Amino acid sequence: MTRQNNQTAATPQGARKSTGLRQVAAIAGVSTATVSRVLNNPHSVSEGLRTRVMMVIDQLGWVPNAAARALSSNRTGAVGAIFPTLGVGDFARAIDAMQDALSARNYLLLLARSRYDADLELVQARKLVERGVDGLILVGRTRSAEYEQFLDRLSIPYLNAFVYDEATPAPCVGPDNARAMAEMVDYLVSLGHRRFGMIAQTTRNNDRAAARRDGVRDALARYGLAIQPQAMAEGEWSIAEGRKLLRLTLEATPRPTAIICGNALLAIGAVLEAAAIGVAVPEDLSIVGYDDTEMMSELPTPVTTVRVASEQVGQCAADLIIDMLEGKSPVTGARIPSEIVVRQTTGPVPHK
Amino acid sequence: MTRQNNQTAATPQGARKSTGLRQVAAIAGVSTATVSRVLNNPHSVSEGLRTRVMMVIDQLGWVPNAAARALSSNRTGAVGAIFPTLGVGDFARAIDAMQDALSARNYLLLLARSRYDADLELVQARKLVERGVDGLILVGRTRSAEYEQFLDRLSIPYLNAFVYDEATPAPCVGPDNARAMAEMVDYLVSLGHRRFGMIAQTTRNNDRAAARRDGVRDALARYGLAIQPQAMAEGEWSIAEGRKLLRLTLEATPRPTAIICGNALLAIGAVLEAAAIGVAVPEDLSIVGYDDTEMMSELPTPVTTVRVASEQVGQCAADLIIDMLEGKSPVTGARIPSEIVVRQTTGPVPHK
DNA sequence: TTGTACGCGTTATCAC
DNA sequence: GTGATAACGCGTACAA
Repeated sequence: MTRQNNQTAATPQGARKSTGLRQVAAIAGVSTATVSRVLNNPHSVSEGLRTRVMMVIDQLGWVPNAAARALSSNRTGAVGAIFPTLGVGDFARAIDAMQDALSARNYLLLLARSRYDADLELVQARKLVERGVDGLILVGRTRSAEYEQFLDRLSIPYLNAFVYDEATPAPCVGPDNARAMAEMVDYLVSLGHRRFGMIAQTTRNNDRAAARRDGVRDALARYGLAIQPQAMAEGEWSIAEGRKLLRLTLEATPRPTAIICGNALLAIGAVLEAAAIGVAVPEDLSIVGYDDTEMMSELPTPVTTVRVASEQVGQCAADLIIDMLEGKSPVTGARIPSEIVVRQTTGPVPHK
Repeated sequence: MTRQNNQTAATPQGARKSTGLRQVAAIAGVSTATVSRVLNNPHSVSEGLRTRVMMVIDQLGWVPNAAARALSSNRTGAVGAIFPTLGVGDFARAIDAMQDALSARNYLLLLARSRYDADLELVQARKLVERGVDGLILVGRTRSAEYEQFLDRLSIPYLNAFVYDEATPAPCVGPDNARAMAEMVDYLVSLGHRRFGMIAQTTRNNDRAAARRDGVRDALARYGLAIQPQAMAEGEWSIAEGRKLLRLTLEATPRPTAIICGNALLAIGAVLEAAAIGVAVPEDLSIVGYDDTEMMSELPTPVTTVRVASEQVGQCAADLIIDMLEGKSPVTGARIPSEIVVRQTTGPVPHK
């Protein structure tokens, strides 16, 4: 950058330089310390000076320099978050809520995306830390040893969102994925279903998906039931995938009478495909999803699904991380409630 | 923060402090300047020193402090972007692409959201600038005088995404919304349609929506056609809204034979509602949308729509802003192509 | 090619 | 309550 080596160089105005708190102080006739206090701890400054300084500040349109502030205070006022993907229903809603909550408490959100790739996630975490985020919001709770170690050595707090478990080193904020699915199983069993199929989201690098799958398995086991291998499919999150996997699971013999889907897009695909191939829902087949996006209630046959208050996940995560940052009382995680929304894709098991 | 006023204080190791480039330099037996150069301009350092320094760096696991770097170099390596909303199809895809492109060139994306609120957008812009972003990616090109003035005084570059116009102060990267809609009108007219309805996205604080609406109007005018007031509806971006507004436009007499929707969700709602109320598509009514999300092709009746390469918008915007930052050749905007994807919601005008 | 030394714009400590 | 002033950790003219 351009340097100003001659301190006594005569600037047109005779003054010294343009930018900064220093100039505000000069014009207001106070010290730089006072200007700083007016911004960061207004009550420690007498009202007279405070208003005087404030006037100069917005007369000059001065904006404090975040980098200098960060360097000096060793805090950036930024929180990092790493999501597998940004554009998917529940995450998108959570991100919105997170941003609002952070913004309300004067923090900035730095958003990164891992694409469900464990290595990339570590890279992103490093980048965020390098940028000086004060805290980190992560999704899920299982990670590689290297990643775990990185987090351990970190001097900043972090939390796990979208999962809930009390026994993790860092607090969790999210629904109990397994329990939500177990409740869904209870409901379906109460309708008389005994033969189940599942279209799960790929469980690789995704402990929420794994928890949902295991939740289904364990709940079924409690009834002495199990999903036969051919009726168990895994796929990505797309409608097309849901269609394909529905056909697959329906090939199992005997055919399942209920299909449980691991996310909204898979469920939408399954429901659309059932209609397309002439399988009557819910008369011949019940289908349920996970996550309640607008589409779930607007499809020709509205879909029974698990509703998680994602906005609440986002907001709680934001508030919690700030509490940790600001050293609030013993911070503990939060289990975000989920509920089953019964619509028209579920019904009693077919007779024959 | 904790200060270290006694420079000669004997640390256990006899050395001075923990953090930093300084320590790397000491251990590697070089000057701080050399360490800095190894990072920022490797070729100006002899290979021997370079490797030696590199070894020390990753042996210590040292990570340069972004704030200090920013303060000293007056650049942060961060680009800000303000989107109306993050979770909607085309924006979500563009954001993903933007992040990848920026990341590839070692920049970070700071994302903000304006909720289609002009005041909030200015607030967010200020925040981003305060954070020291090197450049700004904005959506659309029309803004308040105050906002305009703010941008003028800014010493960092910015661009307008998702619109295209050659005559703006800052470059544009996006589709020609009006032209895309005009092409759609041409297509529908060629099918024989003469009575049109439109379900537009609210045009308040949204010049893309306005351009699409005007594009339709102007194109129709060239055929001597116009949309009657009762067949012209405006709404938010939701499926429910699309359903409601379809019913509204169909009440116009004589009833339109083709409905043009301003975005994907509105189109999905319109198509679903038509099916729900027993209006045959495309036999009795043609419906088209804008933006090609997965749902558009997966609905029971796949929807004819305008496809814009949003990923390309994101990527070009990212590359362009970096070019501006790094002072590349006379930077100019880019018109991103759009195309009409004909599916099954459009057909010849009904006879009667 | 390499080293020295200063300054980037704040915050925070200390004395008043 | 207010003012001096020393860091914060790095980049970079300039000298060597």
